[in-house]
Amino acid sequence: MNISQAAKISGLTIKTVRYYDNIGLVAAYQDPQNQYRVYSKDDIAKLQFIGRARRFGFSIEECRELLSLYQDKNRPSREVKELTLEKLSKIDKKLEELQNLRNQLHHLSKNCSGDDRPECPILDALAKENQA
Amino acid sequence: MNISQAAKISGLTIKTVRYYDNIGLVAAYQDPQNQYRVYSKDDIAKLQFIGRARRFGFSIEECRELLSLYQDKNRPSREVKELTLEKLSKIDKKLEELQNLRNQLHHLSKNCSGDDRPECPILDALAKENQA
DNA sequence: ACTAAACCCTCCAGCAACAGTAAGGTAGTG
DNA sequence: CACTACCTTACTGTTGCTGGAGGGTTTAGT
Repeated sequence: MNISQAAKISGLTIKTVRYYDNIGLVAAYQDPQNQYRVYSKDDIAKLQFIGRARRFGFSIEECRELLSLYQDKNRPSREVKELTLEKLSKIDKKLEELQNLRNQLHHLSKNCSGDDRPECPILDALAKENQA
Repeated sequence: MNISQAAKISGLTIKTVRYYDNIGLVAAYQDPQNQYRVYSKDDIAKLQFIGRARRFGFSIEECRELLSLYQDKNRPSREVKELTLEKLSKIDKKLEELQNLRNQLHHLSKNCSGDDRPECPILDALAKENQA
């Protein structure tokens, strides 16, 4: 299978697939005739796997780790769960931050008239401390 | 005031302050004697302003815009509010995404025994479609 | 057989927003 | 005069790609 089909099926872009080959995440076979990348069904499965993991917020290096666990049929599920829980706690932290941010910005925008007048509590808050 | 004091007061790192100078966000005066950057009180205020705006999730370019509005005493508050609302909706979108992600990952991790056995619903979900 | 479109390839540059490091100049103190 | 603690520029690295230039290959159509 050539790269465009591999990309289409896996839901990634050609650039991304090529990139994954370059960094050794999913190494493609090279046709010695024309240097074209050739992808097997197994490769496609890996690409799809990575696509999903990326959508779950795993980094490339985490994907590499997950992939090796995925391919090791005797791995303990503990390792995968640990990685997932770690990721989960990071997401929770990010969620909290964003929620705070949202509330503050929301509060500011509510108090801003948003008309032609120059008075603006948003800028005032940015200009002075302890006023968000 | 030299750069280390400016950094300390504004709560930024020296590197960051120097970077803001380089990209013309907060241009420092250069002492012709020794090429050291010199910061005025006004510059410090700008740095603090930017620090807060960054913490609110505004990008550098948005900060540049906010800064120019901040310095224009006749600007209409409408522009600032628009920028803020735009940022707010982006945050909301990000929040929703993250929330979904969190729920799915949480669900997966709950169903994973996390012990020495190789069975792992997390990897299974990554391996197959429509199973998150 | 020829041509044009539609593939494929390898570099190289660039995005955000800095952090790290090297190699060096400068200021103040003992 | 040495030592420390500053400061400088300049280059590289980070993350995960994306875009483009410049070129080879394959395929479809005439």
